[in-house]
Amino acid sequence: MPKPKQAAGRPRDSQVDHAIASATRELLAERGYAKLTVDAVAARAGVGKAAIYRRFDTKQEMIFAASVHDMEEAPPPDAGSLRHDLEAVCATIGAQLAQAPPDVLHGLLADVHGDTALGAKFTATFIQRERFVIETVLARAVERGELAAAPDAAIVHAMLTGPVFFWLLILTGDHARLPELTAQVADSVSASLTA
Amino acid sequence: MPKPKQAAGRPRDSQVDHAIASATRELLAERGYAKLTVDAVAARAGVGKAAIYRRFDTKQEMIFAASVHDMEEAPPPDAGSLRHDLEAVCATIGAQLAQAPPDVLHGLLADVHGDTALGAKFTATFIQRERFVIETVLARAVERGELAAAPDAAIVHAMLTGPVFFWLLILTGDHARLPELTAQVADSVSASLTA
DNA sequence: TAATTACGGAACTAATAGTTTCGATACTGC
DNA sequence: GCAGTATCGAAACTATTAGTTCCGTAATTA
Repeated sequence: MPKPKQAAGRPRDSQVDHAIASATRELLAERGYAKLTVDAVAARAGVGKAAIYRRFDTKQEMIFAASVHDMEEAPPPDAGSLRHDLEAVCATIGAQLAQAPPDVLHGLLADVHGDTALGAKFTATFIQRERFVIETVLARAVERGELAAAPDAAIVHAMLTGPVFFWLLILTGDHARLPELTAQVADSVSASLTA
Repeated sequence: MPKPKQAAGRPRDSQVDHAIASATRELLAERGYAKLTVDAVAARAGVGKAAIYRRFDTKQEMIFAASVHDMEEAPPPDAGSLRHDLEAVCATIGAQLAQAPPDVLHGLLADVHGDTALGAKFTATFIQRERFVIETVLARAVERGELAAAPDAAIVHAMLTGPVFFWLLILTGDHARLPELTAQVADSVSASLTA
């Protein structure tokens, strides 16, 4: 294990990290994704641009880091049945997606798919995290005897998350109707799997 | 009806329209969304930049027009049952989405959600077109007696299209498994609606 | 013929991502 | 304490690129 040895020279100021992330999130909310400039972030954070580029290679990585920052990991739910576990997973994802405005999410996704390094980080962070939750829920359903064998998690992932995603990002649908959607999706998918 | 009267002055050359659209699609495929520049499009098309900006207000509108260009409208399927109609709709959407690489679709979606005018055009073109197809399919299912009443088309839209969308754009899943996914989605949604 | 609009081409403007340099500051190791 | 190194905010700088303007020329209507 490499011990976290203090390198020579002045250490990074963690308040600067925080100021950059906060300024990024504020400006993203205030002015939208397309109008976010690095100079504006630096000015709002009261920080030099060099401090930003010492931490991030590109503007995109800065935004990614700032956006990812407050998305905490949700443990796999155990609501007693596949049906309710799926609904909980679906609702959690919906709630997380609903936090950010659509234009920010679209900008983020475009960045992620335009840069190999970011794409890998995105997959490792979000996709695998969600995948693990779904696999756990499915494995529990097998243990309970609700399912004979665990189905393909990737397919279930798409069927479960896709509708919420599409509702919020493409249809820009009403957030208030999200519970209605997640309930129907969970119904539909669990019925289909147990049939 | 406003007759298509020939305005005074030299008319637009439709070959120029075509050259711009072709060059845009070529460069999008060759170099990716993020590296597409207007100068490169003009050079490839053998056209002045003024000719491009005479037709489009922004680079984003140019790309949108070029991308939309070859997406033909698919009439609502009538395969004899709700189950098969839904699968046909799902498969058609999947085939259309699979034509473009994910980075182009993400770039396009980010543009669309960053510009009010483009957003309206996108909704009017794609969302309403898909919505109409789904509404038609659902209405036919009611006529057949498969459904007592037509369910909310927006919810069905999300449940049907979302998984395909998510599979291709977020999971960047294998195109070869698309039929497997669409079959299961159609199964699941039709069973859920007729239950 | 006169007016108008399009054409390719090239020069131009403005915004912005990213780099570099500055003098000052905060650490480690000797 | 002192040398070395990496940080800090600030500002100047470079390079790219979206979008504009102007040129001389060509195509169309009235």
